[in-house]
Formats: sequence, structure tokens, C-alpha cells
Amino acid sequence: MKSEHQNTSTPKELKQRLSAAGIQASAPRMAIAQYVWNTCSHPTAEEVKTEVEKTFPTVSLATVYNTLNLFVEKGLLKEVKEPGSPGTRYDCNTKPHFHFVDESSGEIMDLDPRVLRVVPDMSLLGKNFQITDIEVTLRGRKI
Amino acid sequence: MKSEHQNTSTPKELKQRLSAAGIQASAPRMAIAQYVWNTCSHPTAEEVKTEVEKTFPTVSLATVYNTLNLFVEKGLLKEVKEPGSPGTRYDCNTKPHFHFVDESSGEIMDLDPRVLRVVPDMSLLGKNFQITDIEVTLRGRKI
DNA sequence: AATAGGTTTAGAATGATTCTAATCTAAATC
DNA sequence: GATTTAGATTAGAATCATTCTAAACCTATT
Repeated sequence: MKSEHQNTSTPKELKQRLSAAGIQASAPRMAIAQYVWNTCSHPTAEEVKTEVEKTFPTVSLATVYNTLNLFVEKGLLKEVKEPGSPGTRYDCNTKPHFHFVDESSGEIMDLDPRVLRVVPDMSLLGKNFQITDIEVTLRGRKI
Repeated sequence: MKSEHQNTSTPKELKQRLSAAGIQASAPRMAIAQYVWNTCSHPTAEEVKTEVEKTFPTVSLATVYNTLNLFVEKGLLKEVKEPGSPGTRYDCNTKPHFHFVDESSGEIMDLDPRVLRVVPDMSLLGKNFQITDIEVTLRGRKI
């Protein structure tokens, strides 16, 4: 069961979302946002550059990294790193959800949060742990 | 609540464990195994090298990487990658357990599996997912 | 002790990411 | 609307993590 993404497509919506996060809009940022917020493929920086170049041919890799880092810092994007495969991937889905990684293809899929119930035992965990985020990755094979 | 590690310390035990995994023993491998299997600090390759150099000064970084990769491949060690911090870390604990990452220090701690109950809803997940591994990371602050 | 197979090594090479310093752009001021 | 200014973008250099290469080294076997 896959979960859905927000589809923020019009320039106006993009600009609003950037400015709501305290980010000033610009052509490269719009192009990058437009792509990363509408893909569920968890792309690498290199993949983002290749895609964005199609509509914005002069974009530089430095700008891609700057922008992705900025988006992560502002909570508009999440970093994902998979043991066994190199580099960082970017997840447009900042709502709580889980990942399934297909061990044969390496593909990362978002799972609906309802497929898994995670129940912390606070008495065991202790009062001195403040949890701000839970990340769950299932690994296996899709058949 | 922290979980405990196996403490495989004598040369004899180390050699047995390596050979049980189909790995032929050697001085650098013993030194590396001795260190990584007795630390709960989730060290990087660089940290392993620094530590191992104390007892085995000629060890090269290439050998550290070769050996850690070999151990991972043979299931004697697990890779851990944290979003926001660079490089790969190595976890000697191959039994099911969870991680807590302190967001202020970046420290990764092992948690006892009992602090969290993870309940997959197989009807929602669907029969076409074969799960071989579940990885859970809690992020937050220790106070 | 000669051989063969795997192991280690230093350093080069690669890949991912960040840094630098110059240039460009857009917002703010006159 | 021209000027200033702060911030954004760029190409390429620099850095960091990791892997590759090819020679030297061990260790088990003949």
C-alpha cells in the first residue's frame, strides 16, 4: 500500500509554500521545488539536477545541493540514507510515513502509516528521552 | 534503556567466530574484530582505524574498509547511516534492536527491543511484501 | 623451501558534497 | 526609474569518504 503525495504544481502555490517557510523564491528554487515535491522516487541530488536541467538548463550542481539543503533545514524535505547504497536521497513526504526498501532493486517506497503500529513503552524507555521523530524502514522483497 | 552487547574478547573466541562466518583469521582482522565487537559507540571506519592502530600500528585504511565490508557481507556487523551526518557507521549488534539518536550530540544508542512494539498490519501491507528486516530509529533529546 | 591463494599495503582514482570568489538578480532606497 | 545592497547562482577548486590497483606479504600446502 503506497501513500500519496501533495501535488504543489502551479507557480503561485510553489511561491506560497516557499515563502511560508521563509525562503525567497527564485527561478532555480522554483524548478527544483516543482520537481522534488511531485516525485515519489526519492531522487539523489544528481537525479534532481538531470531532471531540473530539462526546464532550466543552466542550473548548477552547487545550487541543487544548496537548495536541497535549504529545503531540508526548513523542513520541506527529508534526507534518506540507505545502508549499502551511496549518497543521499530526498523525500518530499514530510508527513509521518514509513519506507519499504526492495532489496533486489534498491527502490525506496513510501508506505501508508497505517500499515504499521509503533507503540513505545514509555515506562521502559524512561522519562529522560524526548522523542521528536520515529523513522521506520522495512526491508525485503516485493513479489 | 540500553541493551547489552556480546563480549568476544579472547583470541580463541575471535578466531572461532570469524571462521564460523567463513572468514580466515589474520592479525589485522583480529584487531579490527576485537575492537568493533566490543564497542557500542557505532564507530566510523576512521575511528576504527585510529583505535586499531594503537595495538596494530601498520594497519591501513584500505584494510579497515575491506574488513568492515567483509564483516557486513557475512552478517557480523551492520551498517548505519544517519541523515545529517556524513559517512557510514558500524553496529556490532546484529540482533534485532532499535536506535535512539540524540539530536544535540549526534550520539547513536542501542535500545532494547522491548521499548517498542512494532505491529505490521499484513492485510493492509499486502501479501506481495516479504519483510526480511525492520529498522527503527527514534530521534530526539536525552535530558 | 617452493608454490599458490588469499591478504595487506600505499597511494592513485572515484564519487559525493562543500567551499570560494566572482558574477548576477531582485528587493529596498533614493 | 536609477542606485545600492543583500542575497542567490555559478564554475571550478577543494575536501571528504570510499574504492581501486598493483605490488609486496603471509600462510597453508606440496
